Amino acid sequence: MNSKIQSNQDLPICQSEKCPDKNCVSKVPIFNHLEADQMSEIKDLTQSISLKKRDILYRAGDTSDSLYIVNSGRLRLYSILDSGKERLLQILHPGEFTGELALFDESLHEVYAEAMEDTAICILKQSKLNNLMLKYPTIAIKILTELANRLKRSEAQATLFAIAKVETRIALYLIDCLKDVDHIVDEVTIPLSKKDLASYLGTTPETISRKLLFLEENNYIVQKNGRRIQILDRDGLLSLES
Amino acid sequence: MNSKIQSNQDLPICQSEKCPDKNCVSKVPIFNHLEADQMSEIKDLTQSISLKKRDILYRAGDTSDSLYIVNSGRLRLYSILDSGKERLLQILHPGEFTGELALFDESLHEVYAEAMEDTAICILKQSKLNNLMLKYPTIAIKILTELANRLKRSEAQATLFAIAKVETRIALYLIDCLKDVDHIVDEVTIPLSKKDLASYLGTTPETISRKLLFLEENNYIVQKNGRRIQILDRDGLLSLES
DNA sequence: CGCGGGGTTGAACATTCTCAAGAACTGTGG
DNA sequence: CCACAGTTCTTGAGAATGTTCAACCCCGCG
Repeated sequence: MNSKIQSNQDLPICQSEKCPDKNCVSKVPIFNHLEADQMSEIKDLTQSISLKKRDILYRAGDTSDSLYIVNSGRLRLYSILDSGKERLLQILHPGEFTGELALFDESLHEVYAEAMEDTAICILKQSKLNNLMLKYPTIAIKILTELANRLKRSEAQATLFAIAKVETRIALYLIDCLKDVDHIVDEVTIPLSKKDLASYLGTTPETISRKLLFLEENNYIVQKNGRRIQILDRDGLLSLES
Repeated sequence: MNSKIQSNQDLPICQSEKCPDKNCVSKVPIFNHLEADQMSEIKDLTQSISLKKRDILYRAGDTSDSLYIVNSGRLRLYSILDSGKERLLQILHPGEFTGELALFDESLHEVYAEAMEDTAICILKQSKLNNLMLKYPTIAIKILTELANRLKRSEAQATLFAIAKVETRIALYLIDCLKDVDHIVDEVTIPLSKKDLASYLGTTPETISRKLLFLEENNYIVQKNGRRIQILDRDGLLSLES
């Protein structure tokens, strides 16, 4: 289960002076409001790393001095408790970033970041980012916005875990997935394995199975093959008691 | 229980043009690195509000355009689920601030802020803060640091709720309290009622009682009167299974 | 003195986890 | 294209954990 902790080889770094994909930076919401010349200034500050599937970008306890931007592929963020239990925190897609915590805080990662597939990462060193923020304060404000969003999500999630039962967590998760999709569509495709979903929602795969069955039997949803789920009664899902 | 939702009177605002306590702003970590003249510039931008015990500063769903800094008193932040269950998120003490989420995000509060006793608040309008951050980017970076810290805490807490049992949550909470105190001391005073503590830890007062008893019977702690708890076996608490 | 809130304790109940077994699926190499 | 190995997923049954509700205690306060 926690074989990931064991693997202890150093980062398989494949570093070049500049980010090979010149468009990487411009895809990132933090920067995409900038002028073209500012953008290319930033591009010149980035480096890159290539990760193979299962490679670990950083571990809890690692020191950090960089912001990591996903260029292509997917990055899985998770934490591990002393007990050995693991919890999935987030999956980063192209354009999303991580490392912000260690950047502004005590420079120690508290989570693990692992490539789910072959993944390209753009790196921006803390010192360079700091200079950027001092020079272009709008960047800092953009990052603030993003952090504020994540904080909101995280607090809502903590509250959900603290109070709501698994049924409700799943229901709200499904509705959250719906939001991403077009509002007219009533079908979502869960982007995670049940195992990962369980880890994300703080429960077990067995319980996920059972609760989805429960939701189906009560005509809230229909399970289709390929992780697709049709939402029959959105309002019903929202108002599950407790 | 949720009488707070019912009370619907408007904010009992007692507003003056400037913050009456000139030292209010300087106590806040976000600003305390600034020069004296910058500080007084900020002081001139703030307004103030006085809250009586049980007054509500803002509710979930309220629009927001201000940063609120606690000057004196205590402010209780909590959220309420559709089911009516309430969860204590944080208690703000003098010098701490809230409103940052609504500031940078979609300007809608998602939590409730209620005065636990007579409380004085300094207010900084979003537009003014924005100008400040553009003028003095270090302020934005300070706020970033603070948000990054809160995000870390929140994620750790969400993980705890997702995976750990109540025993463990209480144990870690106690140890967290210890950190605030001098390291040589082994006694903490819980700053919350058991009811609030239960709400904070996502459980019930009954369970808190029972678990504290369990911890005492197993010689991890000793309960004294007045919410004081002596920690006998810090390492033991840290390594409670599951 | 009586009232009310917080805190404790007990017992029944609900929810979820664990463990185990089997089914369904995936990818790999022949 | 098939067989096999390794997963993931489902289902069942028992056990663990925590909640609920009700009774009671204690204490401060009008």
